[in-house]
Amino acid sequence: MTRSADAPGRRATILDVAAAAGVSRQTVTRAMNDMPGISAATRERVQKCAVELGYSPSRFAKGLVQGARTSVGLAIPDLTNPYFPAFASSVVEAATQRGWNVVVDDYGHGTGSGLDAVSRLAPQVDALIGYLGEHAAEAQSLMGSRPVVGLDCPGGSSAGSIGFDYPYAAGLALDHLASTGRHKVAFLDSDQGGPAGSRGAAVAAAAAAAGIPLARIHASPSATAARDAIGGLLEKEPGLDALLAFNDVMAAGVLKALHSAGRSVPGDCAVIGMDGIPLGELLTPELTTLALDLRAVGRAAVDLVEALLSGAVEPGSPAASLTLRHELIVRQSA
Amino acid sequence: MTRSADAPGRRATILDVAAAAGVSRQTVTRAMNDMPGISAATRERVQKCAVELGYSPSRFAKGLVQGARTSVGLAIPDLTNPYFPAFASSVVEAATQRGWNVVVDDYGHGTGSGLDAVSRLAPQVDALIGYLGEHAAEAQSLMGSRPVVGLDCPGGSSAGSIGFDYPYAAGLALDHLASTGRHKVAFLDSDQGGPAGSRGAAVAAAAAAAGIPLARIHASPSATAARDAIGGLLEKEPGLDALLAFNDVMAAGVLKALHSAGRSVPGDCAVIGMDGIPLGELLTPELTTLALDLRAVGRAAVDLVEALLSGAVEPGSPAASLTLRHELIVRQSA
DNA sequence: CTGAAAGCGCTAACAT
DNA sequence: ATGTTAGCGCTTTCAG
Repeated sequence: MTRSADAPGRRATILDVAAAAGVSRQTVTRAMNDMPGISAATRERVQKCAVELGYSPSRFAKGLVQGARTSVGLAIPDLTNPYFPAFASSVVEAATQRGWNVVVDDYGHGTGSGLDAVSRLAPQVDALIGYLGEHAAEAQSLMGSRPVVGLDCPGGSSAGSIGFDYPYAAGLALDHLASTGRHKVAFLDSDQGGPAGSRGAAVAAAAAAAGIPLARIHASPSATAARDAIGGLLEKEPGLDALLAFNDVMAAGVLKALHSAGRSVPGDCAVIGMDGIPLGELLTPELTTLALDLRAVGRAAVDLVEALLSGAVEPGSPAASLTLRHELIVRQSA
Repeated sequence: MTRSADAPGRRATILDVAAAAGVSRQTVTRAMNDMPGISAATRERVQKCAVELGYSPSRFAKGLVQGARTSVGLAIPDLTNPYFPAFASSVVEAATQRGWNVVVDDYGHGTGSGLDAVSRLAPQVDALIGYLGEHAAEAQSLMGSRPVVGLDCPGGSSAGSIGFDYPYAAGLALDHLASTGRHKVAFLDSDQGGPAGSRGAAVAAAAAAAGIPLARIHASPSATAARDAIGGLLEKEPGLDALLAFNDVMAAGVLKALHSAGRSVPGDCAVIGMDGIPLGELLTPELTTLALDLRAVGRAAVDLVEALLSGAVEPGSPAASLTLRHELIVRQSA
């Protein structure tokens, strides 16, 4: 029986090529992988047949027999907020250095939650890194015993987790504000994402500790939403002289709102962002921000995955739970 | 400690679980995949064994026997330039809608060229989308008969390609500049990437057609490099009243340079960027730019891959070569 | 230099 | 409800 190329939809296999070239399949393997022990003539003939049949080796069969590079999934809420690509970039870099590859899923598009991303990713990867929000535990169960490293997730319900020391960051910001004589500050929180309110709670606590009154408002985590939200706030809180934003993108919106309201920054009102993405330097005035060392975050996540994969770190153990700190980068806006 | 010490390094297979649970491997399959035809008791016992052994099914074996979602590689020079994540995001979105997944490789980190990315990606994917520069042909040969869609690559040397109509874009910009009375414009080109000079050549031609003298300078494609480059230019070319940048990120640097040189925008000097990334709206003044519909670009690339994969479009045929156009979005800077 | 066997780990089809 | 038999497409022995 001849398996011909006319079989609709069927992909050519190594046997098809072998038959077409009149050789055995091992010879095809040798030709395709530039292995020794084959005459130049045969090699060329086989390669030609392969091209004609549109043959390309199945990565599954190959992976099955050879073992393959480990691949890690990266679940991200929104590639459109510059923070996440910056983070993704550092994960990809660290993973590439190890010869791993990274499968990215951006679950922000549809109505999907991080869980959808995880279920798409799960069959494809050996480990998972992601901003999973409340769903870290479910994500871990979807992945079985393969390690999940959750970022900024409430409980340490995944094999590994990386958190941020918000009380510390908030302290940094409020101290700076207090020492520059600000009297009334507002925190513009995101109405979604993140461990519900941990940033806001930390800021509130720090404000209380510094004896500074704090107004809190919410908006979607985008520059335009932030801008719109601030518009209203400025009327209600005339005495406001400092604004802290949930992230740098929202801070950019705040800057715009202040500008169009005719308030000078930092003269009338100081603005501090959070994340430390490159965007901040391009704004006018340049954004003072609570910066994360993004490369360090990505590296930490990948290191943790590696340790978990190798068994060097026990899933759920204290060593699998890292806490990173922000640093206050003072530029022009505060 | 539940980690299997008995088989150092070897991953648990379905047979290990079967043996541990005292069942056949088929029963393990049923338990793991929540298939019918198994008693709740056995299922639970098997699942427990699986967890204890740290078993997780090999995605290769599974893929081999079941066929698997197609996966496309995405080769990108620099996730750090906001243009690329924006593009990546739209590719990921379009791919996810089809049930495909996307493996991202950012080859900008090390010294690597796009070719390194392709060779890492090649064994992992069924198709490739990427900014491949001059290397589209080599990339295609690395991928064999699996389709490669190159963006902004010189020759149509890959199965599919998506190009941009730079003469049209340049015309848009120069017309706008001419009609707003600009007399002397400069083009800040990137000293790398892109089909060598095609943007620059198009701008030069359009300037000539509009009868406007054009100065051309080069810098690395980053905001800071752009800023530094402009510093010198302003002294040499005092009469300059308009600046076109290779991309929006560089335009952001231009804005900063002009600001610190004390030149008002657009009063003293108009600035036009290129790409149309969201960043432009956050700058002060808001950036006028030659914008691409990023979602359309990603969608087009994925559509083309699909057509190529299904055979609906012949590799290298005219239908496999798309040309997209920019649109001039006039904001404040010009 | 080339070919014939023997699996890799899993699931679909049939048994039982 | 469970077990048995065949492969999926490829590379690794090992023979010729």
